[in-house]
Amino acid sequence: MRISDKNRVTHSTTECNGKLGAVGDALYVIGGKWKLRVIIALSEGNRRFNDLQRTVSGISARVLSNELKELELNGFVKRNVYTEPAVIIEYELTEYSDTLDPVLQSLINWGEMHRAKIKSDAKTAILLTDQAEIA
Amino acid sequence: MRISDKNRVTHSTTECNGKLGAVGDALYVIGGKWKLRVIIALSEGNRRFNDLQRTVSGISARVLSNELKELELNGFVKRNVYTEPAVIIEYELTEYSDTLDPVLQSLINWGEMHRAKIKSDAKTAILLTDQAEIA
DNA sequence: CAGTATCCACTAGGATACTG
DNA sequence: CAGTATCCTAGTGGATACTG
Repeated sequence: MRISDKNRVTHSTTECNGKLGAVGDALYVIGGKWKLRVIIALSEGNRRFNDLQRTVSGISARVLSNELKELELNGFVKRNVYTEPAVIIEYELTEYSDTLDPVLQSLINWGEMHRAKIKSDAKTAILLTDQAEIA
Repeated sequence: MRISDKNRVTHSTTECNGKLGAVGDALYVIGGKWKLRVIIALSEGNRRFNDLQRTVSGISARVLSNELKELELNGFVKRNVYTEPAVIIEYELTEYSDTLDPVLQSLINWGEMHRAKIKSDAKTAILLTDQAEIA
């Protein structure tokens, strides 16, 4: 079953004709905890399995394996097996994955901005704790 | 616990100083199945609880309730209670949520593009089935 | 209308161990 | 190195019913 006729029923107004359907389609393939992180790791030059696992910290081998397969299925990643000097397996991003650049970039920008904002926010418990330590 | 010192340990190279950390921070607050959809629904003018539930098709009252609370906690949504003509509860996006616009827009654009690509892809089983019907 | 309460099913994903 | 196999738990979130 593909995504196509999934959003065609029961919606009253603004649903199908637009944004909600589009983000639904997007999240369907790049949503979840790891997909974008793996893509970023690949874009930073990590191509071997264990490299990736080290770079995307916290991901288990099982999960990384699954993610790579899904990313391959969806056309973002290509798996290459070289045998020439020795057997080497490398993953690389496809050109199609480049279409995600605006998404990635805006997400990265926003994440940095948000982190900065959180840190400079004076209202959380952190400052209270600090003052308690001072006292 | 806030996001701050979550990404400070065990990473070797490109992790902390950049993109992976940033998307991590971003996904931490806007990741998941519903957050962005609820924000979009709100941006389209749906402000009452049941409106939202109807617009974001598939979401249950319980989940919508939780999502709204989290969005409020993270500063994206404000909950207003009016009592003047009658008791009316409305949700509205904050200005901070506007900072998500680039993310939303790129995601929407990509989703539309991706859907179009999937539909025009000749290689899936769909066309085979169609041909079987023709034969 | 705007939720809350309960119960329950599913599954993403962590831990650990193992293999070619 | 590049995974696979198993097992198992925590959390997401659907269904349904109920409340002020």
